[in-house]
Amino acid sequence: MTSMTYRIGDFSQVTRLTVKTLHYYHEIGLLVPSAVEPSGYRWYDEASVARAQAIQTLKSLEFPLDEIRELLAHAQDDHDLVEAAQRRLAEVDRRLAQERAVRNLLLTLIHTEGTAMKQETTSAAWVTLDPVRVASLRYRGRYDQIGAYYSRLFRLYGRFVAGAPLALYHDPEFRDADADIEACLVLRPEGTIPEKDGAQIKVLPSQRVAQVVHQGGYDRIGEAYQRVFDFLRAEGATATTPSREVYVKGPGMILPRSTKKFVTLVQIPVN
Amino acid sequence: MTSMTYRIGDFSQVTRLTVKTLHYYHEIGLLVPSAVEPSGYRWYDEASVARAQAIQTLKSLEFPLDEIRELLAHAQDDHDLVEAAQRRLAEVDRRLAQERAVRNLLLTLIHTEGTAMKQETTSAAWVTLDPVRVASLRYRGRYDQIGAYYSRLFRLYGRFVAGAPLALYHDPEFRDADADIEACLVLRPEGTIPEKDGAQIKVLPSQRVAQVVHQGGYDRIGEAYQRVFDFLRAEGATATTPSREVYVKGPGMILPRSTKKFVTLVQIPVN
DNA sequence: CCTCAACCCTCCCCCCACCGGAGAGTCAAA
DNA sequence: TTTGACTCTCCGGTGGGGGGAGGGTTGAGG
Repeated sequence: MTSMTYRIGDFSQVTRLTVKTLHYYHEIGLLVPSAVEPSGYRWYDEASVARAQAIQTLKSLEFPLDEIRELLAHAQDDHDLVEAAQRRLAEVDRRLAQERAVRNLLLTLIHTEGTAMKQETTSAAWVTLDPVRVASLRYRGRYDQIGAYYSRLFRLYGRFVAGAPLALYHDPEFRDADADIEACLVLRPEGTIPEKDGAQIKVLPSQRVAQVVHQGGYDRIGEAYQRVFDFLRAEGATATTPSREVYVKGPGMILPRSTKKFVTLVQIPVN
Repeated sequence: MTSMTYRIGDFSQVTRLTVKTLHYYHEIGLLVPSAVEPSGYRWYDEASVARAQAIQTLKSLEFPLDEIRELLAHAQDDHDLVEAAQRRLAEVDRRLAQERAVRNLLLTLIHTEGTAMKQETTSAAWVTLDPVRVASLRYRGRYDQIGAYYSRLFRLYGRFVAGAPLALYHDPEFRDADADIEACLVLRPEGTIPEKDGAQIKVLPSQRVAQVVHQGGYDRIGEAYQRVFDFLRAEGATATTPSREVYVKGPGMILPRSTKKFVTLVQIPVN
């Protein structure tokens, strides 16, 4: 029956709790020394070691200290901790879901913005587009409804994004209402990505297009179309469908941005 | 060019930030009102709304406020946030791993202790055991090495536990060294559970056994064996193998417990 | 018995992101 | 002018300790 006692420094080494922490635990009555000398020196014994052990395990399970105190006061047996553990589990599950949501948002941001395209040309020119894999949602309606479709695509596939979002216009002429529009998110080419919630995954084929860069808000995109069709006529080429608009810089997820800084590519395919 | 301004209460409603929070953000220079009257009344404008929006998004990504301030001061574009987002992602991933570890520990505790057995008999008696599914590790050596095997089993299968751990002794007579011992964890019967890391999953068959309950430390388990063998002789039955020891109450994961409260079942099977 | 290093004590302020309340001032409508 | 709704500043508190100042205690060596 050896009854080992420790002064606070040694006890701190044994339990791997700092002296400051032990002072604090004493103050809040969580771990009271077995004896306190008139000088104020604290002494701890073997039972304190066992209690400290239990406290640390419970702390690693993220119980707050006052709950740990209650638990240790009323529980004789690990069995008595089950109810509390279940409450804690519910809490941890909530936090886990939260962290996962944060993680998804971060991944979406990183993948969306991590792949900036540099685009300096401002006059119309011939460009050969590489094939790209996209997730798309096609609808009939007006252009200004496209935001909702992008939101859906971002929620579903934001984490796989590998380029600026684009839209395909399948009508051979301009329509205000009842247009045939396809919202696309460019995805990274490798890995399998499942189709979900009505969205389609497909590869847009390589194509030769006439392209013009538009800077500024969407309300003046008409000028860009004028320039590119002028160019086509000068080159003697005939437009086909679908035409593309690539939203190189748009509203963004976080920082406010003036529409003056928006950059859009208008791409019209030929033969 | 309408320039809408809000007093703090309205701005609070628009941004869903409390007035207290807005005071605080003003104090730390994170979100400064567009104007402050001599009376001290704060006025916010549309730019403040956009900034508040960005702050909230960044806050939902768990950036600390002073980092948000730096970010907003130096970033023109979402693209400039990517590096910070990657740092944050690493942090979130660490926390996620941590939370998952906590969750596993909680599940193990719940499943281990959630299935307490009530066992009151103390004299030897006949008992028919139901079949049980177990995860087991069989080894040759000494009894006091069994703890390490249970640790491994708990790490692998703690979350599926549905009863007290038990040991099987395959030797027909007592051996000190080089004994043939099998450490078993009782698992819940439903669901498939994979074999991992050398452990075996199997079902112990139903069996008729002579059983005695032992209370106290393992150093006096010999008395229990004496009682049960006396009982067998009195009944005229012959022991076979393997015999079982069920550790109904042992050291536990968290709370310290005196060995006086340990409860072990000794079960000797007959043909 | 003295000295010295190591150890220990209490007391106070600090961290983060606010919340609550007291007591006083301000603004617009009735 | 009164009322009532807003708003202000200031102070103190949260949880789980950390950092450091300023001073007391202990035990071993000389």
